[in-house]
Amino acid sequence: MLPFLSRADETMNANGDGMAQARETGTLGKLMVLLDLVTHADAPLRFTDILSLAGQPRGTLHRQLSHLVEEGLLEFDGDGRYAPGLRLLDFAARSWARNEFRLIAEPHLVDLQQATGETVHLGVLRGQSIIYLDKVEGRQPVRMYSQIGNASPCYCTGVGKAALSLLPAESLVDLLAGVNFTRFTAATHASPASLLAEIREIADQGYAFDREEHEAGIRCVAAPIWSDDRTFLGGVSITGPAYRLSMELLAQWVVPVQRAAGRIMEGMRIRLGPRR
Amino acid sequence: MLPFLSRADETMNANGDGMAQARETGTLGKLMVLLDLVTHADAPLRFTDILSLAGQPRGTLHRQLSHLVEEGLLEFDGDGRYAPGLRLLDFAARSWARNEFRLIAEPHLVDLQQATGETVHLGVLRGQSIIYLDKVEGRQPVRMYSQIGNASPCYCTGVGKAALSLLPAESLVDLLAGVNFTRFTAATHASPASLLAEIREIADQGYAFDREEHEAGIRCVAAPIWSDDRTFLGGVSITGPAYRLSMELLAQWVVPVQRAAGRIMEGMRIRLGPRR
DNA sequence: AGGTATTGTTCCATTATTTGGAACTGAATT
DNA sequence: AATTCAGTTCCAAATAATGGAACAATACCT
Repeated sequence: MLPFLSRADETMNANGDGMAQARETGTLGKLMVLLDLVTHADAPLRFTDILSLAGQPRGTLHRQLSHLVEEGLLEFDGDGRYAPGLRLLDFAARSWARNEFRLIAEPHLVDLQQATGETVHLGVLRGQSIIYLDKVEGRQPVRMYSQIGNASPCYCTGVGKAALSLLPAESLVDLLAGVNFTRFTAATHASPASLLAEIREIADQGYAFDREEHEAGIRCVAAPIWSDDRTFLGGVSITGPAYRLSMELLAQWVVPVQRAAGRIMEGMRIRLGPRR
Repeated sequence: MLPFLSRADETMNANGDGMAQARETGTLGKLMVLLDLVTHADAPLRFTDILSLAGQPRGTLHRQLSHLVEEGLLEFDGDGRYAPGLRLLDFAARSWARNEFRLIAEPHLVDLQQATGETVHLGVLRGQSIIYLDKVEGRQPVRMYSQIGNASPCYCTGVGKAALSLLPAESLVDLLAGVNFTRFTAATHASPASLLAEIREIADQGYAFDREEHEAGIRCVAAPIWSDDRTFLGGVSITGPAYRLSMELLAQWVVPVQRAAGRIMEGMRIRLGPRR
């Protein structure tokens, strides 16, 4: 069913990554670490906060931050606090608007939403996270940024586990080695071992459930999506509240979700040409 | 009415900018130019395309692109084409979700939307562009990224002209010197001169119209917003189709828009403390 | 107030990274 | 098989980043 699982894969990027590992991108890498620090903080940071977090000499840090501010990647308010810069929004808006995968997938997401009445997500695996590329919601107007673009853990989301099921065994182990398993709910996998067992099952079946593993009261079904050149691995999912989505109902949606995933992959092949 | 117009302003960032001007941010600046190039392109670019656009030696460009790809700011597909990276989405999602200004403004935007039934925008001036920070739409679920985060010209949007009316005369002239006036419609200002005249008027009145200057058939009313420390200048607007929004109707909405702007500014002062 | 600790900024010789020309590989085209 | 074009690698020279220390400004305490 998922032939890629067995085949050794040379296009997968080589480094196991580990995330905290020193990057090999020189100046840029150092600056990105800072940008990460500031964007991941709960509130704007003062110079000293960053100083202690980044462990850089004062002079160095000061210049680095100045450069980031000058480029609009950070903003520096009158109180001497650093916040993420608005230029990032412009970059992201363009990145999103033109994303081929998303454009191809969109109609199929809408179909799936209408067939089920529940919220549909599209996500891809990047590093150890799932980045949500799109979301089609049923009822109320959507505050989209709150979800789209957000990076979620791969080990406790439907899309995440579906994506992981596409990885060759070795890459999977490497990737999980770098993950630290935060326990969001009682159902969250707490170790690679139990996760690996489920992933194998998912690989056989071709679909994944999230049984309230990320957020209590929220369930989903997801089906994997991959590109021929394996540039990305990801998935589509249907998500909703547990009181409305019984496991039986979710089981009925396996086929529609898989069909949507299949159509999206077909769309990619047509759009991108056969040779990839 | 808008006292800031007359007062000399030392907090305004000093360089007239001019945009094409060589940046002073060393390595980062050069990389950002590349990132701009790729994200602003209509389609993914091949190495050679970028080579001709960037005017860098091949070896140099190749390494720079590799670094950007390694950091997830660009993606490199199997066909050797460079596209904006998805990591930008994650940065932006965080940047947006935590943005204080937006959080403070949001309820007032919703109020305004409900009072008028039309689409409400919140935008800030960054460089020569208006970046839309939020949008509250009436009817259909919103494809938000298509608007939020987008950078629009300041000289032909309601929010843009409202923001410009807050600038001291000198800064305004400097800023406009770097703008090239694209004529989007018959009503678009074609030169700084005619724009300046309108801006003066807007500064006196405290509100701005967009009379189908950016997009044919689309009108808006906007009111200016500023922070005490002038870290940002921006505005709120009500936008809609010309057939529904007569100039008379827009005139009736001047007061509600101004009131919303006033409440947002008040919210900022309370939240941020009096001393800024 | 006066003194002290804390925070933020600037400077510059040393160190590390980036640069860019040229040489190399591989694929597509004639 | 020969030729062009696209992409990648290499390394001495040029450039930018580093980090310690001195300086400035502000908050904190007594």
